[in-house]
Amino acid sequence: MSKELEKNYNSSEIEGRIYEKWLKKKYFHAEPDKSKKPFTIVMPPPNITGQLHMGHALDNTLQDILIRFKRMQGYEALWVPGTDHASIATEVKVVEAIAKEGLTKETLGREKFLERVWDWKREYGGRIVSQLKKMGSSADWDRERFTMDEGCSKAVKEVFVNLYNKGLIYRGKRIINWCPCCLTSLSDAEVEYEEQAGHFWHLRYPLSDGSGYIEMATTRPETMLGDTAVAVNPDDERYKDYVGKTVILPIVHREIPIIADSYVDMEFGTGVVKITPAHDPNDFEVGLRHNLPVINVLTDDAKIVDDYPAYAGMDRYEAREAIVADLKAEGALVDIEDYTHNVGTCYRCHTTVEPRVSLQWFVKMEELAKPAIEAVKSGETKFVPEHFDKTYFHWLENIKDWCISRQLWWGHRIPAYYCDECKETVVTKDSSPVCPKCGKAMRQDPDTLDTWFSSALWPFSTLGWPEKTEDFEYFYPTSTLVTGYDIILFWVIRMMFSGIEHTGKAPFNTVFIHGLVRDSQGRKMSKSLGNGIDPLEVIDKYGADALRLTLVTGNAPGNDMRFYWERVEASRNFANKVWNASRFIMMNLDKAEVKDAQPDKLTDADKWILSKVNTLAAEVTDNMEKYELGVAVSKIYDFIWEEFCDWYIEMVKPRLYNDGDDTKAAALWTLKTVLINSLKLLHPYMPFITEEIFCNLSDEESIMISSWPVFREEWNFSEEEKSVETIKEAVRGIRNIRSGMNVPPSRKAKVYVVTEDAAVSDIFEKGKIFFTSLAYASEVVIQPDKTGIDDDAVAVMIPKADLYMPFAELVDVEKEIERLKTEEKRLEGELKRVNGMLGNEKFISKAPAAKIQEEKDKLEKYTQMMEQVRERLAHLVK
RNA sequence: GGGAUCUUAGCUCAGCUGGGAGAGCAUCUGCCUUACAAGCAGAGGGUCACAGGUUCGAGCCCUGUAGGUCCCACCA
Repeated sequence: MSKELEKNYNSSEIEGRIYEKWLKKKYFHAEPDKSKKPFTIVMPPPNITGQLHMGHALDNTLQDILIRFKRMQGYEALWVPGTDHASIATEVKVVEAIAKEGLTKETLGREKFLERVWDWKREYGGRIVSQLKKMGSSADWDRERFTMDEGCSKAVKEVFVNLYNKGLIYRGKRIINWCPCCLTSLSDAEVEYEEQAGHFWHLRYPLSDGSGYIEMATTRPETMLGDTAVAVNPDDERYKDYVGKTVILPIVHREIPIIADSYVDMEFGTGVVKITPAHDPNDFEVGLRHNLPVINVLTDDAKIVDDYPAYAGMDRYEAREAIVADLKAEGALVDIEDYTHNVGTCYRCHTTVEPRVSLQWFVKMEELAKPAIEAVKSGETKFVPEHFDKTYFHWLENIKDWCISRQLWWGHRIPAYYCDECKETVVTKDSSPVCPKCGKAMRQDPDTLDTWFSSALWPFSTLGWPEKTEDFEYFYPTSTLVTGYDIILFWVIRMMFSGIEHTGKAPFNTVFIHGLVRDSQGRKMSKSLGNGIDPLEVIDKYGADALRLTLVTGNAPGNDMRFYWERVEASRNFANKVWNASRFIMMNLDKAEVKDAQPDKLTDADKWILSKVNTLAAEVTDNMEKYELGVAVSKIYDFIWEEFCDWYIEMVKPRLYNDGDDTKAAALWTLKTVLINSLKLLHPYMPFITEEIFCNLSDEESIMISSWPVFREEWNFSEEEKSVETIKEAVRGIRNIRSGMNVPPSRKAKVYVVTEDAAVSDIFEKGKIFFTSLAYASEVVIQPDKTGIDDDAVAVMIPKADLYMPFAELVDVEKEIERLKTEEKRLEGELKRVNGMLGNEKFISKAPAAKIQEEKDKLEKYTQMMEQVRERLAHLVK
């Protein structure tokens, strides 16, 4: 029974309907099943503030391909989706929103503000999820999680308390990165360095004893208000006598010491550094070594503090100008030099961060980093591509303590409580503890945790940890983590050490890293440049399948790729090709009953294509297991388009159109079988179109729960493969000649096949029909010699046979000779190469036997073809 | 300063463990052949950045050079 399909594939008509069906049938849902092996991926949770961009599209396509592949292979495939509360990003958004109503966080108060954020989350948090569904993502939405839901929050508390009790979390006054715009501390990872044009202000501080000056340079003159020393290198002969003396700090007129510290580089500048422990991380360290006072000169929004009335309330840049002017007036300014240097900025708002001493919570990293390094060294977890492990090691080996407290309201509130009476601190999962010393109610720390603190627990918090749930036992550790290289530092490292620390196992077996999607000029897609391509627009125009195919084709793991609309168009064209091939097959299904197909009626062509699709399945599976998704899909693409459509379908047509052909059922069975197998291989990449066709073609309910094609010994037909390849070579040869001579397709020609080889003769005998249908032959005559063949015929030489076509009036003997000479030259080159190899004793003694045999076969083939060409030439050149 | 990575056809990129250079797009030539013009058939186009080395054999492995990109560090 045949079904009609539209002439062109229309993605928008079917994608929504199919996705609904999948959801309704619960195909995405996974449950622990002891009879199957688990395959688990946790989705990198997009921010609730986010809109789908190409990065998400790529990331989710890769994950969906892996999940669909494994699901079809019979694994219990679980893909856990969810979203991240994104503390800073979200808080900033909501602060902006309430500002439009004339409100601030402070006027609203903590509780009311948080209500507004939750409202915001309810309204917009689901947006990204519905966009991910448009991509065809087969995530288990029943298990959708949020980093601030009850379970995740419980895990966060558990982890914080555990680490605290082990002494791996501490609170202390340290110098941290402060964003004066977001008004919070940041971790080192959250600081992005930018090159900025600035100046070097050369200053001189007078010695207290009036014996002269000491000169130095700074990029930040305003910090001099907080200078508490001047440092030189202890080995610096120039300043030997200065150490121990004091200088008078200009403007402030405070007396500060000259100290010696090896931190100072003698080669750089004057070899003198002003030390401001409160506003520079290196100076802070120097300060600790020399017991220097820490004098803070900036408020939390980077204005000068009230202690300096002349500048109080000025912001740091305004104060810089005023202070430089005053230094100049005092004669302390020697010179101003242009200077470009790297400045740390906030990764969210790109405001220049201010190093600042403050009381924060930290995770002690050294001990946690070691087993995380070991897990990758031992192979418990491996990176794809492998070289990313170097970056990973480098970061972990140089890691500093992680500042985890944020002066924000949106996030997991730190489970530390203080007693205002007796100053006792308690860290507990209990939400309203009383002071163990004086029994008073305690005050919770107002700060929240770094967003990444909860994301670090994602692979296990989403599976029910800290409870020993069935899910956790079955699905953890997860199989593969798919993420961009830009996030290894933030996320992968932290999941690794957290997973190992809290569950005893590394959270994933493989970390599959991909690159960035850039614009057509290779620039990063960004909001500020306005060069971003909206994946939803691509889906609307070309379909999700086309987008997905584009994102995985022609790209090696870990490499960036450029986005071109032309490539999406090419993908869409492929979808259309698949669609039309399927349409053709369905249109012909009424010509015979597929179920009547007899194995003995399979022709060489049928066996050839079966054998091809069989090898394809094996290769594709292998590539996919090695995460070579781009290689795998291009093999599928080439097979479907070239072998199946351009060759096999064309070869099969005469049988379908011939009423008397008794191999028709076999042909239809082959068409259907090969198509179904191809669709299955293609399904992970192009889920919608493959499902739509599959359901029209098969009695099965859905391709996504059908079984993955495996290699079958009974479809391994190497002899038939060779036969068909011979036919193809002959057909190509004829087409080539005709095209070169501008013979119109309407002009058919008789084809003589001259061969002395019985097997070759047999191949052509069986393949006669293909010359009529594929090579414009009017008639095919097979004979052992050239009897009756016109001298003016054109010749094509293929191994073990010559093909002749009489084109008396078209043949230009000169051109024909030229063509044959070109062929002779080519063969000479080939023979030279082969003879060179075979004549090389070292090659014979060292190369593998199979390779040697291969070259010997070639030698025989080319020698024999050369004979044919020379004979023909001798005949023409009379 | 340290590290990673890239350099292959006009453009964008593949090329798995070393064994005769590939795709898509673009270009040129024929075709509306009853699945598809979003198509079919053919063609042109590459010292695989450069220089050495290992090997019977190198786009692939090693060393160095040049250029690009990215990450880390941050000498004030």
